[in-house]
Amino acid sequence: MLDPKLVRSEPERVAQKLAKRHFTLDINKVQALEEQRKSLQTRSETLQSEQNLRSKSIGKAKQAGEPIQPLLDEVDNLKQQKAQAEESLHQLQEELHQFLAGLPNMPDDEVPEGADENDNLEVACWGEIPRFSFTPKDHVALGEGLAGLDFKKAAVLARARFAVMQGPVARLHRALAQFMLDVHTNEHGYLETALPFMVNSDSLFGTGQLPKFEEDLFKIDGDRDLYLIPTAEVPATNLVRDSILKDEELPMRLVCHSPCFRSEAGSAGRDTRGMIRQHQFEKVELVQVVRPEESVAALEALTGHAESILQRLQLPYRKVALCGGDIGFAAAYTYDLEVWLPAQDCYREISSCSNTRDFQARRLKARWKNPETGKNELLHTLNGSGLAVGRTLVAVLENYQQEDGSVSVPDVLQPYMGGMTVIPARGQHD
RNA sequence: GGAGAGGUGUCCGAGUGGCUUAAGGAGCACGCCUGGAAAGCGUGUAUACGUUAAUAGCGUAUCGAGGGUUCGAAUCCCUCCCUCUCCGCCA
Repeated sequence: MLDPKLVRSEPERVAQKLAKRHFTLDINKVQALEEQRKSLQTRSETLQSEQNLRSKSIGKAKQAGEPIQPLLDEVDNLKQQKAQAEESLHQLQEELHQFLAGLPNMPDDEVPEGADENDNLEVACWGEIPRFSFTPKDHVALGEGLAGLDFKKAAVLARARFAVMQGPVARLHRALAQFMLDVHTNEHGYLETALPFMVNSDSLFGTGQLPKFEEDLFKIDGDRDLYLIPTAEVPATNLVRDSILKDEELPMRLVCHSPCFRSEAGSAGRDTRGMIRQHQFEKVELVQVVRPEESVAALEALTGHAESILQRLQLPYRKVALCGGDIGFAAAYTYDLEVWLPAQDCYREISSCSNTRDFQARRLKARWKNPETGKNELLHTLNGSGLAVGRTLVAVLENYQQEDGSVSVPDVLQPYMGGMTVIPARGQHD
């Protein structure tokens, strides 16, 4: 959420910032709502104050044995007026809250201008794009050849956009997650954290999925107010909801391996083949909670941590800064990491690393006691994939494939595969 | 799922309708005292919102959450959440 005071006092400036992401702030609406809010709030608080004074004098009059009926009549009159004012006020506050809750974060000044993903700015490129002496297969064909990926069975068990993994491919998938967790905990200073895979609507509001993006989520049936998590960012970031952290608890760095569930409501027809876009996938998520002045540097570090996984796996990738039109709802600045997929002959997103500044923290009421000011101040939160495990599996299969349909195991994963160096194709025997 | 006990400020803890403006204590901060410290004494010590030039005043709200009764609710009523104990079930 944006700072209501800023939206109120400098709507033009906010509108200008939001224009970068092609969001139009209705300035007239802001001002109209604010004007009404102010007068209704003042009126209703004044009436309340009057009533409180009367009620106190009733207590005193009673003890002094004086008549209280005149006071009772006055209060009765005040209460009626107050009830009206309060009802209008509550309605208006609700409207104002909905309006503010629907405003996206302001992009940083450094965010590139642009309308969509085509305008994203490439800031780095790493690794050699592999040249194959044969036509590379895609991961679906490879997975079938390895007897390790079955999308038809998954559709029978559930529906489209699910996968069944078996044998060495399933183990490779597990190895990837283990490897990522080990690197982030042992070398990058993250605390391994296991979290609920279902969360309530307060949590989803805190990170910004609600109220605007409910159709992207799987909701648990019944009146329990639970949703399957779309990313571990939600439970992880909500660990600091409604809390005031001590200076020495910062910065907080968490790494969380979890399944992620997305309804992909708006993506019918996109990436229907294979496991690029699934209803369920696993991800190793990095979350940082930091002092405000640290967040810009923290995003560079966090993105570097994600990049380090790609580098150790020797997977070619590029790093892009998302443009204003492509940046997510809660983000002030985002780097996407895109891995090279030979069969698609292009780079595909495998990680998205964002600094949300105080946007989530304000929704979460996540604060720290700033020792310099002695005040409770909003924190900054960041998150990034380190990495999406399913897509990393796809990238390994496609980039490490050999002409006979087997797939060699990246060096760093071999210890996690019991020393296996090659996953043989179906029917092959060493 | 059943029965019972609870949830008060940074912490402990009092408080069953109005001198509660949440007692008292601990902790913390500052001051006095001291050669220095401790003890002692004194003062202060929540958050959010509004108003405001203001981190000054003033107002409103907050005793797990939300409703209700009442002129007035930490206190009475209802619903829900959470914690603890016992029982049942289960991995």
